[in-house]
Amino acid sequence: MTHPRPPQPRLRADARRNVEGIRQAALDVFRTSGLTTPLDEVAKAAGVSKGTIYHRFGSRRALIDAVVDDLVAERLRDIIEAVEALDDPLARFEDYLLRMWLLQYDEPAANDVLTRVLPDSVQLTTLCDKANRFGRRLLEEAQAAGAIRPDLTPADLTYLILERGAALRACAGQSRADYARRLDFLLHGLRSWPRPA
Amino acid sequence: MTHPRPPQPRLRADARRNVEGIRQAALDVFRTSGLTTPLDEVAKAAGVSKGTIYHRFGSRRALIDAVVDDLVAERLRDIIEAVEALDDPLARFEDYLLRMWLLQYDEPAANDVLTRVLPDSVQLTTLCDKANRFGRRLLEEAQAAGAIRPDLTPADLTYLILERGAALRACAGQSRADYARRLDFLLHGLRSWPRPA
DNA sequence: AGATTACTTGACTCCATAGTCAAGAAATGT
DNA sequence: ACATTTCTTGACTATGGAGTCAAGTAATCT
Repeated sequence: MTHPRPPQPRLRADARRNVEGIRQAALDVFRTSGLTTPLDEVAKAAGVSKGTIYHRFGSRRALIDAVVDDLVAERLRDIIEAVEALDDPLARFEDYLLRMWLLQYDEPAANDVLTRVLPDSVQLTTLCDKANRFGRRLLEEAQAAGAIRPDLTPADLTYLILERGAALRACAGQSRADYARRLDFLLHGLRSWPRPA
Repeated sequence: MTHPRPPQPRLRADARRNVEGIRQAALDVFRTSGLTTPLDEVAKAAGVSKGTIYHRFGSRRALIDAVVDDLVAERLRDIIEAVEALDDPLARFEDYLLRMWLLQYDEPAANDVLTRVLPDSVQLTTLCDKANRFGRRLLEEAQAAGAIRPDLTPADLTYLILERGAALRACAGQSRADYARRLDFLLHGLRSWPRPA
C-alpha cells in the first residue's frame, strides 16, 4: 500500500534497478512456471526480498499486470496475424483454435491468462476479450461457409479454450505430439458433418 | 495412528454409533462436494470432533476408502451393465463414454475418483482400472467394426476421462444440457470418418 | 562529510487445512 | 456404585502461501 508508482517523478537508482530486475525475474519465472508461482520465487530470482516486490508493485496482481503484456500479447498478435493470412474459412477457424491450443501447451502463463486462473485485472480481461472476439468472427464465417457445425455457439468456443487449459494443468506429462494428435480429434468433432479431410 | 479397526473385536456403543454416523456424514458431504472437502465439514455433519474421525479411521485416505465403494462402485456397475445390454459396437462405445462423462457431471465424488484427485489407495485404483479395462475392450471392438477412428489409442481413452474431470472442475457453472451438447462434439470427433449420425 | 529522504529487509500476522495428543467424559464389568 | 477401560475432545503443531511494517541501509543533496 505504499506507492504504486504513478506519483513519484523519479525513483532512486537502486529502486529503478530493482523494478527492472523484478520485471525480468517475473517474466522468467512466470514464463516457465505459470502465473500462480509464489512471489517468493520471483523475489529469489530477482535477488530481492518479497517486501520489495510489494513496495514497488503494490500487489501480486499489479506485478502480473506489469508483465502480462510482454508475456502473452505478442503471442496473441502473432496468432491473429498468421490466421488472417489464410483464405479458406474452415482453415482459418481450425488454424486459430489449433494455434491457441498449442500456445496453451507451450506457455503455461498464456494458459493462465486465457483461462483466468487469477485475480481479474483490466489488462488480462482486455486480452482475453480480444482473442474471444476474433475467434467468434472466425466461427461465424466458417459456419456461414457451411464448414463448421451450425450448433456450435460462441460460448462453446470459449469453453473449448477454457477446458483445454484445465485439461493441460491436470494432465501435465503428455508429449507435444500426443497433445497435438488429440487436438485433431477435437477439431474433427466440430466440422460440419460429411466432409473429407 | 491408533486402531484402524481390525484388531478390536467389539467397539464401545458410542464408538459404534460414531463410526456409522461419520460414514453417513462422509457419504453425504463427499457426494455433494467431492472428495477434497475438508474433514472438518464431515466432522460437523457427523456432530463429532475431527479427532474422532482420525481415531476411528486413522487417516483421511482410510475414511475415503471406507465410503468410496458406496459412493462410486455401484454407479460404475450400473454403467457397465447398461452398456453390456447394447448390441452395436459403436453404440456400446459411445454410450459408455457418454455415461462416464455424465457420471462425472452428476457426482463430483465419482469424478474425483476417476481422475485420481487424491491419495492413491488400493480401493480406488481397483475401481479405476476396472472401468478402464472395460472401456478399452469396447474401444477395440468398435475399432474392429470400423466405427471408431483407428488412431484412437487406449491411452487417449484414459485422457478423455481425465480431461473431462479437470474441465468439469474448472468450468463449474454449465447446465447439464449444455454439457451434454458439448459431449456430442467430442463423440463426433472420435468416429471413423464419413458416417451418418 | 553529514543530513535527509527513499528504499529494502526479514520477521511478523493471517488464513486454511492436515494431522496429533493430553486431559476429561462416558460406557462397561462386577 | 464404583473402578476400569475405552472413547472423545478441542486446543495444539505443522505447512505453505499472501501480504505488512518497524527498523536498518543506502542513495542523494548541499
